[in-house]
Amino acid sequence: MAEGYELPLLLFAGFRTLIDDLHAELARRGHPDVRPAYGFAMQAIGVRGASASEVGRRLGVSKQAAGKTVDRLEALGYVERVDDPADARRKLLRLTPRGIDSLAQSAEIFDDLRARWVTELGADRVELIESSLRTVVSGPTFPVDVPGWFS
Amino acid sequence: MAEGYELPLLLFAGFRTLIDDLHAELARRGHPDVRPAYGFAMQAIGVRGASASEVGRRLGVSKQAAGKTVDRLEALGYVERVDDPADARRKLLRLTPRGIDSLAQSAEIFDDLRARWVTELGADRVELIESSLRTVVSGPTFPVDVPGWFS
DNA sequence: GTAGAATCGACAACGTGGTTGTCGAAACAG
DNA sequence: CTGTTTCGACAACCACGTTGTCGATTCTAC
Repeated sequence: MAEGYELPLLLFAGFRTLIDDLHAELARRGHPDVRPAYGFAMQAIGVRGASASEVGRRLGVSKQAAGKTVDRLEALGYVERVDDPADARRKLLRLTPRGIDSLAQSAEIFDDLRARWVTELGADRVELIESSLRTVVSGPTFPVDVPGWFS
Repeated sequence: MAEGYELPLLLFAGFRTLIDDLHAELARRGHPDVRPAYGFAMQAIGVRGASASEVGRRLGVSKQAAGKTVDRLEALGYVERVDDPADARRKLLRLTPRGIDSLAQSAEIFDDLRARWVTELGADRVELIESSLRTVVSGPTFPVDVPGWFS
């Protein structure tokens, strides 16, 4: 009988291994200063762009927190703010080519990392982990709101 | 072919579900103000006690950060500081009965949560997840240093 | 035994990632 | 046209981490 406390630790260790490996590889490919939180924020902006308030809603944080993260993203050259012609209150956030590239690289690296797990564990096991977790996590709730979770 | 980016999200969702459920149940059992980080810190102190510097080392954070967390734990009545008779520089950290209770409750709840997964997925699937993750996470590195990871 | 090095905990300053509250400007709804 | 909502900016604050410094104590080596 396994100890119950191991399960969350193993899940976290798996998550963390993937994220750490992602950022190590991302750094190697020219994106050394992308932090985990930035990836989620850029994902929330998306290739079509969004406003800071929208980003906050998608990430499950306040618009102020989203704005601060966007400040850093902007300073790093991953995101640019442009005036929204249709609404003078809004600033439209758009990914720069560099931002789009980091997202594309991330997707590629995640595929590679999953392939590595398939090599180590077998495709059936990896698929079984995925389907099991899909079953057990409550509904269609995807953790887009990863940042800010440790309250 | 599954998308690679889903795997970390699913692992995190599983981890988060367990931790959220733990704290909801912990709150119901008289520990409403235990935060995820506190559980790790109390685990690092252990029933035998430790110094702040030791806690920092075990958690992979600076002694200053450990000291701050201990301040909050002390204010909440989970930990007490006593002078170490053998070393006048040190303050020995010891779990109060309340602290020990929260740890015992946590272990119990984690067992219950794992049992729930066994009901939903079957014992073989849960064990397969555990053994697979043990294989794929690098070596015996257990994520004791969960807090402070999002740098 | 005593001089020098290492360690302990406290304190201060700072960075990052959150929060709430307020505010003026712009948009929307009646 | 007026009131309400929304947008983004700003300020103050909290949680949790970081370095650096410092006095006090202990350990080590001569």
